[in-house]
Amino acid sequence: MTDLVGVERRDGHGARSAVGKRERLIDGARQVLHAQGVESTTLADIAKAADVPVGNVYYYFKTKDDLVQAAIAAHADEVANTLAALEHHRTPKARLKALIRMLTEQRELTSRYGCPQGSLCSELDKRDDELGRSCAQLMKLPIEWAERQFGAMGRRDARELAVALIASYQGIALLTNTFRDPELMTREARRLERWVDSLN
Amino acid sequence: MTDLVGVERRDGHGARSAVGKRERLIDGARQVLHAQGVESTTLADIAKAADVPVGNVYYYFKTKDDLVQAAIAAHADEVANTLAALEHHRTPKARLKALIRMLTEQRELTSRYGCPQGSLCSELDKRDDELGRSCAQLMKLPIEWAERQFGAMGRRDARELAVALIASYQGIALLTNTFRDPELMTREARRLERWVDSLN
Amino acid sequence: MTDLVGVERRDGHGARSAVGKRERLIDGARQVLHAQGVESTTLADIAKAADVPVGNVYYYFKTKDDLVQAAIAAHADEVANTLAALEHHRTPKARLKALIRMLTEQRELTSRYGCPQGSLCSELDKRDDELGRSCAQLMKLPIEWAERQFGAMGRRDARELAVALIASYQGIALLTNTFRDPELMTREARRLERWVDSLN
Amino acid sequence: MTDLVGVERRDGHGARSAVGKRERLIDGARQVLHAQGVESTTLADIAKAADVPVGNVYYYFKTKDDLVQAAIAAHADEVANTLAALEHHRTPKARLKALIRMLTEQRELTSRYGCPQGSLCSELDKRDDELGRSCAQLMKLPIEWAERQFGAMGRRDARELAVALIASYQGIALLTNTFRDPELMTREARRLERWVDSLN
DNA sequence: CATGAATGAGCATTCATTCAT
DNA sequence: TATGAATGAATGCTCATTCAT
Repeated sequence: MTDLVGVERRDGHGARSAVGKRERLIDGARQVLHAQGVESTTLADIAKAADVPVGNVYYYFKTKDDLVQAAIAAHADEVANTLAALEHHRTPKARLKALIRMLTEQRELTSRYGCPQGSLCSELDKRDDELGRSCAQLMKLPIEWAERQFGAMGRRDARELAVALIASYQGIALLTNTFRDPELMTREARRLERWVDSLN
Repeated sequence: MTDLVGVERRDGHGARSAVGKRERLIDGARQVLHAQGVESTTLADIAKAADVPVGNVYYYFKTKDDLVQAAIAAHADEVANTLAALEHHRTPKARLKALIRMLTEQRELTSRYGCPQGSLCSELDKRDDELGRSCAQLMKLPIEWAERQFGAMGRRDARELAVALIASYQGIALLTNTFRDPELMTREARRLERWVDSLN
Repeated sequence: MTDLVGVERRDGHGARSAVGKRERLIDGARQVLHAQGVESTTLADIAKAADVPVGNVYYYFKTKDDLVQAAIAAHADEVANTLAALEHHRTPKARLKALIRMLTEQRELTSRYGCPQGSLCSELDKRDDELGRSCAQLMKLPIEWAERQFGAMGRRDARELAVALIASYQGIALLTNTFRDPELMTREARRLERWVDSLN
Repeated sequence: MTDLVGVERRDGHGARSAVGKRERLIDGARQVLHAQGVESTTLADIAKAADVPVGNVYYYFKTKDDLVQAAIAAHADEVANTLAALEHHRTPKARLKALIRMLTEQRELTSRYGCPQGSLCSELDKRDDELGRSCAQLMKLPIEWAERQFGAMGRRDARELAVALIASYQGIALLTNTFRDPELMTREARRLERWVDSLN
C-alpha cells in the first residue's frame, strides 16, 4: 500500500506493476515448488509466497501448470546464466571444478530440499506432458555445458563424461537430501574434483 | 466353502483371501506409486490396480500413508533379498558388478518411471514425517551392502566409494528417466563396471 | 476358545452363549451410549465394549437402532426396578427423598456424562421415530412414580409436582454436566429435599 | 448485478454478499443444529439451509466445528441481548418473571426441538473440546443474570436460586420436548412465577 | 487490471450393513 | 451360530479455476 512504486518499477518500457507481480509469482513459485514439490503445492501457497491475491494469479498465468512452466523456464535462465558466468575460468578443467564447487556451496539447501532441477525432473518425469519435457530441457543445459568443457579438453567421450558428472551430482544431491547430511556432498565433490583433475 | 484352494492358494493351513488382498494392495500400491508418484496417486488408483473396492482398503490399512509405508517396507524387503542373492558371487568385485548389471537390466522401466527408490526418496524427502524416514532406510540398504563389498576389497574409503556408486546409479537413473533414454544407463553402467574393475 | 462355558453360563434354562452375548451387547451399548451419545457411537464401539465381533451383532439385533432400542428398554427395566425398590420406605415423603438421594449419589458420573435418560431424550427427541417414543416411555417412569408419591401425600397437584421434581433433577443434571461440577447437584438436592419436606 | 439491494441489504457502504452469506450460514446452522442436533447435521444440510454451495462454506469457516462454534457464539450474543433487554423492568422480580414468560412463549418450538442451549450442552458436553467449553459459556449467561436479579432482591443464596431456576427451566424444556407437550411448560412456568413471587 | 468470493469435482476416510464360509 | 471380510453410500474437506464487480 505504501511503496508500490519502489516495488514495481522494473523496466523502462511502460510495463507496470504487472511485471513485478509476474516476477514475484515466478520467484515465489520457484521457492515453494523447491521446498514442497509440485503436487503438494497449491496455488494459494504460491500466491501467498508472492504476496499476490489468488484470484489475480490467473491474469498472469492461465493455469497452475503454466505457472510451473514459467518457474521452470526462469530456472533454466538462471542455470544458463550461471553456466555462462563460469566461462571466465581459463581452462575447461577449472570451469568444471568451479561448477562442482558452486553446486557444493548450496549443500545446506540441497540437504533440506534436494536439488531443484533434480526434484522437478523426478516428479514431473512421471507425467507425460509439456511439463515433463520442460524438465528435460532444464537438465540438458548443464550436461551440454559440461560436454563442451570435456570436449575442449580433447576428450572423445565428452558426452559420456558429462553425463557421468551430472549424474554423480544429481545422485549425491539425492542422497544428501535423503540423509539430511551436507557432508556427503562435500566428500563427493572432492572426489569429483580429483576425478576431473585425473582426466587426460 | 467350495474352491478355497483355487482362489486363495496361499498356504495350507487356513489362510484366506485377507492375506491375498493385503498383498495385492501392497503390490498394486508399489506399481502405481512408482508410475505416478505418491501425491498424484489416489487411493482409488491403488484400489483399482489391486482390484479391491475402495472402502475395503481401510480394512487393511488405517490410512493412505499406512499403505504407502507398507509398500515401502515391501520394497525394502525385496531390495534386501535381492542384495542377499548377490552374495553368491565369489568376489566383492563380482558382486558389485552384478549389482550394476542387475540395475541396468531394469533400464526400460527406469527410463519410463525412474528408479522406484529414488523417486520415493525424492518425493518423500520433502516431507518431514515417518514416510521420509522410511525412505532413508530404503536407501541405506544398497549403500551399506556396497560398503561391505568395498570393505571386503580392503578399501579404507569403502563408505565413500559406496556412496559414490549408489549416487552414480541414482543420478543416471534420473537422467535416463528424464531423457527417456535407456541407453544412457547402459553406457554409464559400462563405465561403472570399468571403474570397479580399476580399483585396487 | 478356552473357557466359553465359564463366560456364557448365565441362566439355568438351556439358553447358551447367545443370552450372554445379547446381554453383554446391551450393557456395552448402555455404557458407551451414555458416554458418547447415540450419533457419535459406532456399532464397532459397542461391539468392542461388549467384546463381541462386529459382524456378530447382527445376529442379535437387526439394526443399530434396534440395539439402541434394546439398550433403552433395559434402561427402563432398571429404572422400574430401582423405583420399585424405593417402595420399602414407609412414607411417600421418605420415598421421594430417597429418590433424590439416590440420584445425587451418581453425581460424579452425571457430572462427566450427564443423566443417561436425559441425554438419550435430548438427543433422540430430535428424531421422529420409534426411538424418540421409547425415550418418552423412559421418562414417564419416574414422573409417574413421583406422581403416585405426591398423590399418596394427598396432593391434588401431584402430577404437576412430579413434573416439577423430575424437571428440576433433569435440569440440574444438565448443569452439573455442563459445568463438570458435582457440587451443583449436591446443593440442589438439599434444596429439593427441603422442598419435599415443606409440602403439606 | 441486478437486485443486489434486495438480496444483500445490509449496510450502505459497500458491504456485499460475503457479509450476508456468513450470517446466512450462521443462521442456517443455528436453525438446523437446533432441529437436528450437531452430529446428525451435515455441512450439506447447513449449506442448503443457507442456500450456499457446500464448497463455499469453507471460504467462511475452516471446519465444521468452526461453524458450529460461530453458531454458538451468535446464540450467546442473542441470549446476552435478550437478557439485557429485560433490564428495563423495574424490579428484579419483574425481570425474573419476564424471563420466565419469554421462555414460555417459545414453548411450541421447544416442544418440537427442545431448548437450543440445552440441546447443544447436552450433546456437546460429551465431547472434551473447545465446543464443550463454549456451551458452558452459553449456559453461564442466564445463570449469572438470574443471580444478579436474586442478589438485587437481597438474597444471600442468589447463586443457588439462580441455578435452581435455570435448572427448572432446562428440565421442563426437556420434558416438554420429550412429551411434545407445550402445556407442560405453561404449567411449570406458572409454578415458577409463583415461586419467584413468594421469595422474601 | 485487481480482488474477494464462488463453484464443483475430487479425495481420504468412516460406518452401517451384508456376505461367505 | 460365529466371524472376518466386503461393500458402497456418505461426509468433511481441498483446490484449481472462474466470476462479479
